[in-house]
Amino acid sequence: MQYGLKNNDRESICDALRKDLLTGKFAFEQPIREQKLAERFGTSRGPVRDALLRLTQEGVLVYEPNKGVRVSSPLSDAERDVVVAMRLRLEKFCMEEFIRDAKEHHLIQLSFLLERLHLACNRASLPEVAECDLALHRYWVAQASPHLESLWLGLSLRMIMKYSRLSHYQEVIEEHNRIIGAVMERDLEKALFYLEENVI
Amino acid sequence: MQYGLKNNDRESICDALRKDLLTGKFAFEQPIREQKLAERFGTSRGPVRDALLRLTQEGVLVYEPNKGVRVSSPLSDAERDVVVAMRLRLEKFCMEEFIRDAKEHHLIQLSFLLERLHLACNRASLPEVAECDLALHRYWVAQASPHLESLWLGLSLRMIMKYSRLSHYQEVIEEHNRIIGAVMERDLEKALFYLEENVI
DNA sequence: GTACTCAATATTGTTAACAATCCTGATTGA
DNA sequence: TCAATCAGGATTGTTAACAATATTGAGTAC
Repeated sequence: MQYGLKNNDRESICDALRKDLLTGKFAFEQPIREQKLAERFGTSRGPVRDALLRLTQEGVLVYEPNKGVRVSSPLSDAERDVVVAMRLRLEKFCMEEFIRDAKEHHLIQLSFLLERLHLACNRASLPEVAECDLALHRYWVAQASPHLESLWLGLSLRMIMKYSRLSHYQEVIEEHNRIIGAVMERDLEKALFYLEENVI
Repeated sequence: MQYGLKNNDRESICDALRKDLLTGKFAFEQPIREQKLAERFGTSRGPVRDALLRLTQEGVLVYEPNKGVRVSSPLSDAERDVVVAMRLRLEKFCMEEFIRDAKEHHLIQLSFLLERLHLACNRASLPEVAECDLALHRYWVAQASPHLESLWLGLSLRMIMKYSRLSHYQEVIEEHNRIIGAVMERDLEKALFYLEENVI
C-alpha cells in the first residue's frame, strides 16, 4: 500500500489514510504534515494535499489556513447521537430502495461481503472488521442512491471514530447475519428492525 | 470577485463557485473545465482543483477519474425528503444548544444577519436571498457545533439545488422573523416549531 | 454506409521549484 | 526577570511544465 501508485494517487492515498484514521493510528488533534506523507507514499505533495482536503470535508480532519490539517477531536455524546440518528434515517431509506430493486447478483455480492466480514471477525483484526463492516453497509447505500453515498461515508466515519462496538466480534457477526437474512427474504420490516439494532 | 486573490485562493474560488452553482449558473450534468476557471479567477489550476474537489465532497459536483467533474444531477423527491429530515434533525439539535448558550453578542450578530436577509428580500435578488438565508442558519449551527457545520452545509446545498422556495420573499422574511423572535425570547419550543415550518 | 484504426488534440494527473506564512528560539532592552 | 523583536527554519500555498489519459475526427477497409 506504500509504493507503486501510478495514476490517481489521491484516491489510494485517501483510502489508506482513512483506514489509518479509523483504526486510531493517529492521536486526536495530532497535526498531519504533507511532506512526511508524500515520502511515505512515494509521491509529491500534490496528491497528498488532495487526499487531506477530502478527508477534511469528510470530517475526520480539520483544516486551518496556512497551518495545515490535524486530526479532528472526537464528537461529544450529544453530537454523536445526532449523527447516529441521521445515518439511520439515511440508511433506512436506502435499505428500502435496495430491497425493492435488488437483483440476484446484488444479493450474491451482499453474501460475498458478509463472508468477508466473517473472515475478518474470525481473524479478530479490528482494522479489517471496520473496513468490512463499512463496505457492507456502503454497498446498499451506493446501490440505492449514489447521491447520498458520500454523505453516508462522512456520517459513518465520524460515528466510528468516536468509539467503536466493533470489538465484540461475535455480536457483529450475528447482527449482520440477521440483517442480511432479512434482506434475502426481502422482509423490509425485519431488515429495518435489525438495522436499527446495529447502527448505534 | 474575479481578480486580486492573493493567498488561500481555493477558499475564495470555492465560495464563488458555490454561489454560482446555487443560483443555477451552470446546468445539471454540465462538465466543469479546470483551465477555464483558472483563467476566470486569474490563478493556476492548482487552487481550482482544490475548490472542485471540495465541492465534489459537498455533493454539488460529481467526480470521475481522468474525466474531471460535472454538476451533479438533482435529487429525486424521495432523496430530498431524506436530506430535509436529516438537516432538520441536525439543525434542531444546534438550535437547542444555541438557545441554551447564546450570549448577548451572539443575539446581536443574529439580528444583524436577519437585517441583511431583509435587505436582500427587498431587493428581490435571489442569489443574495439564498446566501443570506444560508448564512443565518449556518450561524447557529456553527456556534453550536463546529463539528457538524460542514455536514450541515452539504445537506443544505443539496436541498436548495433541488428546488427553492426562496422566491416567495415575503414568506421568507416572516418565517425568519418568527424563528429569530423565538430565539430572542429563548423560547426553545417555539423556535423549533417555526424552524420545522421553515426547513422544507 | 458502417465499423475500425490511429494520430491529433484536449483534458486531467503529477511534479518540483518558488512564494507566502507561521513558528521557534536567541537577543535585546528595560 | 520579562516582554518585544527579529532572524531562520519549517510548513503551507501557488505556479508552470511535463506525463498520462481520454476524446475527437479523418481515413480506411469491408
